[in-house]
Amino acid sequence: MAMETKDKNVDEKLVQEKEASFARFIQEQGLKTTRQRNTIVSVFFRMRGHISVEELLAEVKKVNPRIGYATVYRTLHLLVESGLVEERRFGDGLARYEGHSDVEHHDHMICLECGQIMEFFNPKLEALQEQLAEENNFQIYRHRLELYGACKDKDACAARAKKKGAQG
Amino acid sequence: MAMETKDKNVDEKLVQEKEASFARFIQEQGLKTTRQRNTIVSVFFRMRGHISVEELLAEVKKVNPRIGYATVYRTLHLLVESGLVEERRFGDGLARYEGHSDVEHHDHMICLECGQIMEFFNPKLEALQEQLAEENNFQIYRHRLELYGACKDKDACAARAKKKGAQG
DNA sequence: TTGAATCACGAAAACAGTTTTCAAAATCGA
DNA sequence: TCGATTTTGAAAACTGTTTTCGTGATTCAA
Repeated sequence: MAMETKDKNVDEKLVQEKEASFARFIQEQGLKTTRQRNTIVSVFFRMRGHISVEELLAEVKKVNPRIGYATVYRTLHLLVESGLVEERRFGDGLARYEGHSDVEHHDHMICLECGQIMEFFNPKLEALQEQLAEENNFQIYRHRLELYGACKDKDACAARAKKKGAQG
Repeated sequence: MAMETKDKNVDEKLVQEKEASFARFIQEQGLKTTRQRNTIVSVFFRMRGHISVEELLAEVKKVNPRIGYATVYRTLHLLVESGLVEERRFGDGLARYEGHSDVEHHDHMICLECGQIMEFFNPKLEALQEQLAEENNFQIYRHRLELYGACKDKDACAARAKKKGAQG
């Protein structure tokens, strides 16, 4: 069970590995290394959580204000193709991107009050899904499970909601 | 486990109950009964499966060609508000609408080859989710589980894929 | 290094799905 | 039936994303 914690810093060594891995991907594909791609990738991997294009662009612009939407979108697609990043959609109309966590696969609980997204993983759940697929003569490539609801810790939740409202 | 079967006819009695239920909803909300809404709702409840706006509009136009997108969208929102219909998104960018099945809640298996959508429900799965939420101090309002993969019956799957391709 | 071929960039336009606008038409209670 | 209010349909607007196109960067062979 991997919870997102706001005070956890990114693992610098891991980030650098990912950057190297992406650089390798770019080479393998016969694409070119550019300052913009490096900036975007570097910024992305140092952010935590489930990042929208707008959030990423805002951070990227702090480093290089001339980088625009198009390049961010294009680079995110490359990141997804490289397998280092996954695209998710939680039904609010925007794509969110997530660098692979330490955990290979995980599901999500989304609080509708404060917007917090918690990650979780449970082997029993996975096994049960496999079993159900089997019964239906179906082979699972991937799945997604999202629990929408609310934090039971109302104080912490309200505080997050307030903070979020103030920012955005 | 409720499989969608293409030859199953809609239950006329059930459809009429739903139409009546929607009419009641419209009244309660102080809205007006219109020919267009009746047409759209009537057509919708007589279709099966997971219906896109475009599919619905095409059917609606056979009855009344003057009805346009806007009214279909608006009526679908009303149907969702009334609780008679659920909106779903499977990640291909379009909303799909589903009249409540006999089963209160169900999950989906989506074949990426032929596009078939199978519905399923499993109480153990539901219970396990509740348990995990509990452990995380989280209260579930609703959830969604989608298994993406492929039919193991390759012949039937290929036939469906071909048919789908031919239609457009 | 230099040059040529290729690729990537950024701004803006295009695009797809959905929502809103607005003037005309329909509904419904008095 | 009248009149206030809602709904309609066509078109415009909107949102998130993708593509276009002219310019600029990167790569690699010479």
